[in-house]
Amino acid sequence: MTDQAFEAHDHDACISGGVASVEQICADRGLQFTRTRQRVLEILLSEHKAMGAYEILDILRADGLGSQPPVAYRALEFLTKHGFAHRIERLNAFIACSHLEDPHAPVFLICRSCDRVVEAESDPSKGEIGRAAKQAGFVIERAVREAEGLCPGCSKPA
Amino acid sequence: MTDQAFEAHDHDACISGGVASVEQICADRGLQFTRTRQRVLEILLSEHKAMGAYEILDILRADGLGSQPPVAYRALEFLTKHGFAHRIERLNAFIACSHLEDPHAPVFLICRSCDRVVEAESDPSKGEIGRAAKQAGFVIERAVREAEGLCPGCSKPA
DNA sequence: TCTTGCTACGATATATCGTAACGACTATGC
DNA sequence: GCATAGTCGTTACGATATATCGTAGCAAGA
Ligand SMILES: [Zn+2]
Ligand SMILES: [Zn+2]
Ligand SMILES: [Zn+2]
Ligand SMILES: [Zn+2]
Repeated sequence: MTDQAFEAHDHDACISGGVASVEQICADRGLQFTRTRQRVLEILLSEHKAMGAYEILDILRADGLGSQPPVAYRALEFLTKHGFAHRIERLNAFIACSHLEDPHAPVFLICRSCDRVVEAESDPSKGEIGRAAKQAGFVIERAVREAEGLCPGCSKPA
Repeated sequence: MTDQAFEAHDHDACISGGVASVEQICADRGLQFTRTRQRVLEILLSEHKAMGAYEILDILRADGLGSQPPVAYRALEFLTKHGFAHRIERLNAFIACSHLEDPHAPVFLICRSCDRVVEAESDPSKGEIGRAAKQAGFVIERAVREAEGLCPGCSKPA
């Protein structure tokens, strides 16, 4: 059930599966999965790391898909708006979603050593944020939950 | 036990008490609570809202305490490093700490309507982030927990 | 056909947020 | 006093994000 980005896995399947799933979802919902949007998703899927908008833009530029900031930001807005990618506030950067199945409230684990990011999932209304909100009479619309630290591989001494 | 920023309270006491407490802590620890650092803390305490570095800088400039970005960022670094203020990642902005007593892991409730921010407190190793981390073998060093939504006042229809 | 509404795209400019680097001054401990 | 570390002021720059204006394509309906 938990995401495997910290462990060895068939990453080509992450990429091809991710693109195919989003393509299918867009078709179902009548969303336009344009060339630029698809390319940005591929870029985000290329590693389990968060990427900055300008880093993405550099690749788009090399691909001849646009060279100005709005090109990247529009594609990222589309992807995040529809849940195909997430923004990592701590890093001012973006990552492909790894729980495409259904609406979800992600929790991110960010390794400060190898920069890999894992997306876990859990209901924010439970847990400590939900408790604090309830006590204050606060209505949560969006929750940012990002932990920074060391992944299993990077915390091993050797 | 919970912070009162969403409710009516004696806010002058927040300011004077906050400054006095930090002054005392700095004296105890041999930290230099300089004029600029004190002024930035006062600015952060002036409202229960997060403030951007440049917004703070504008005030410092008007006070004749410096006019260039590093002036504000250095004071903010000092305040956040020693736990007298916190950075709100979601807003790229800063807020005064309201739990000066001891080391703590804050949770922030951010009202998108009135911009007020409340700092609550709870152990991140418990709750859903801790659970996700444990399952992945991830060692948490720092956790960002920020909820965005509506405060009690702003969610009331009238 | 013509118009209207909508979505996406291109391009320029600007706003906002954050640091590197350097030299001068100042508090502190010896 | 002197050495040292900490602080400060400034210049310049880098990184991130949005505003604004204009255009192209497509589909629905008059
Ligand atoms: Zn993978
Ligand atoms: Zn790692
Ligand atoms: Zn107050
Ligand atoms: Zn409010």
